[in-house]
Amino acid sequence: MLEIGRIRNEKEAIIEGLKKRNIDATTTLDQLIEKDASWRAAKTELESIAAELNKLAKEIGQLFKEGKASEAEAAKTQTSELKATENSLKQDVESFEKEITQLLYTLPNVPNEEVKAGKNETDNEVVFESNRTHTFDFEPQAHWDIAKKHELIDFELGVKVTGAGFPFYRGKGAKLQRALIAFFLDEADKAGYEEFIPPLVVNEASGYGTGQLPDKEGQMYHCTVDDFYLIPTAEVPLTNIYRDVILPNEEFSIKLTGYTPCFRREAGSYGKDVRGLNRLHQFDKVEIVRIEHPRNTANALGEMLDHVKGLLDKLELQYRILRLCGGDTGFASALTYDFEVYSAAQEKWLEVSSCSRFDTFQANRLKLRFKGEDKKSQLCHTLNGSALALPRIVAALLENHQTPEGIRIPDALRPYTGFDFI
RNA sequence: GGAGAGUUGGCAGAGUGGUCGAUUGCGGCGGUCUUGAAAACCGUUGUACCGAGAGGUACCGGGGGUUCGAAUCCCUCACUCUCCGCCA
Repeated sequence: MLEIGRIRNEKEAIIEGLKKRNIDATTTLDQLIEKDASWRAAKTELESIAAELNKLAKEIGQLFKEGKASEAEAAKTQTSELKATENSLKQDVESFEKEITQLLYTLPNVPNEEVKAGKNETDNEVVFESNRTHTFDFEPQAHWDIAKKHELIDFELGVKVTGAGFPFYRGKGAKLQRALIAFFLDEADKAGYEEFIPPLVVNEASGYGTGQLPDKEGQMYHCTVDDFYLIPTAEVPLTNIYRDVILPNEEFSIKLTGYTPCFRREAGSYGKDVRGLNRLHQFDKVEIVRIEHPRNTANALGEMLDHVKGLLDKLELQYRILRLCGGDTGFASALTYDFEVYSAAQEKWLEVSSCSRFDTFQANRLKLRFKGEDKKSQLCHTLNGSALALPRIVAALLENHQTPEGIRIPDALRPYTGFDFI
C-alpha cells in the first residue's frame, strides 16, 4: 500500500511511474488528495470538540466533588449538543478513512526507475544469460514422460486422492525432492539466512500484511471453519513475523529462509502450459526473505540474484535473468527479476524464481518500521525471492540432464540424493 | 469438547467510575561518583495521528454499549493459561 503522505508530496512522480504499468492514476490520486484534505479538516474539528467535551467532563466531576450538584446538572445539558456534533463528525472521519483505504488498495507499487514501460511478458528484458547450453544427439523427452517411465511422479494417483495439480512423488522422485530442499536450505544457510519452519496456515491479518488480502483472496485456499488461509508461499508467514514491529535502531539486515509447501488455487489456466509440473496447486519451495534499511535495498537485491545464480550454476542448468517490464511486475513489487531455465524438451523457458524488492509497499501494511537516528520511526524495506521453487527445477533437471543411460544427477546434488543416476 | 482463570507500557505487576497515559520494580538511556567497571544515588524512558506552533486527540486484547466522565460497569468476539476429556 502506498503511503498517503507520499501521494500528497509526489503526485506527479507517482503518476509518471505508474504509466509504466499502463495505469493512469491521475483521477485516483486527485480523489485521494481531496479526500485526505477533507479527512484532515474533519479530524481537526472532531478533536477540538473532543477536547472541549473532555474539559467539561472534568469540570462536572469537580462540581460534584464540591457538592454543587445543581450546577453540575446544568453543565451536563451543555454537553448534549456537543456530543451530537461529535457523533456526526466521527462518522464523517470514519467514512473518509474507509474511502481512502479503499482507493489506496487499488494502487499498485510505483516501479523502480530501472523498470521499463511495457505491456506484458513479451516486453521483459533479458539482462543475463548463463553460458551453458544443453544439446542432445537424440530426441529429448518431456519431464512428464520421463517421470512416468522412471515412476518418479504419479499425477493420476494425485487426481484420485485429491485432484488435479496435487501429484504424488515416489521412489527416487520423492528422494530428489527431499535432496533439493536440503540443498537449497544448506545454501541459504551458508549465505547467512536463518532457517524457519513456519506454520502452513495463516490468519486473516497475515493475509492483509503481505497483500494477498483483500484482492487476491481467490488465490488462497480458505479454511472457513477457522478462518485460516493455506499459504501460497513462505513469504506470508516469514514476512509477517515482522508485522507490527519497530526495530530499535538503524543497524539491521534481517535474512530469513524457509522451506514450505505452497498452495495455490490458481484458477483459469489450462492446456500445455499446465502440463506435468509446470503448474500445480501444491508445490514445494524454499523462500528467502530480507528486511533491510532503505539504503541497503539495492545491494540486497543484487546479493539475492547472485545467490540464485549460484544455485542454478551448481545444478548445471542453462538459465537467463529477466527484468520485468512495468506491465508484468507484480502488484506489490517495485522491481522484479525472474529466473528462467531452459527446457530442451518443451523448447521453452520455465520460470523458476522471482526476486523482488517491495520497498515500503509491504512494510506500510505490515507496520514494519525502524527507529532512525532522529528517534523517528521510518518504514523498512522488504524483499523476497524463491531459492528455489522445486517443480520446474525438477522438470528442468529431468529434461536437461537426460542421457541414454538415464538422468544424471549434478555433482552438487549427489551428496543429498545418494545416487548419481536415475 | 467440558469447567475455571486471565489479557494493562520492553518485561514483571498495581490499579473496580473523575486529578490515570496510567503506582511500583526490573530493563534501557543520560548523569554524579570511579583510573575503568560494578554498586549506590539523581534524572529520563510507549505508539500513532491532527496542528505552522502552542497544544490537542486516540490507544490498558478487538468491537460495541451505559455515563457528563470508563483501564475500571455491561454485551460480544478473539486469544492465553490451568484442570478434565480426546488424540499424534
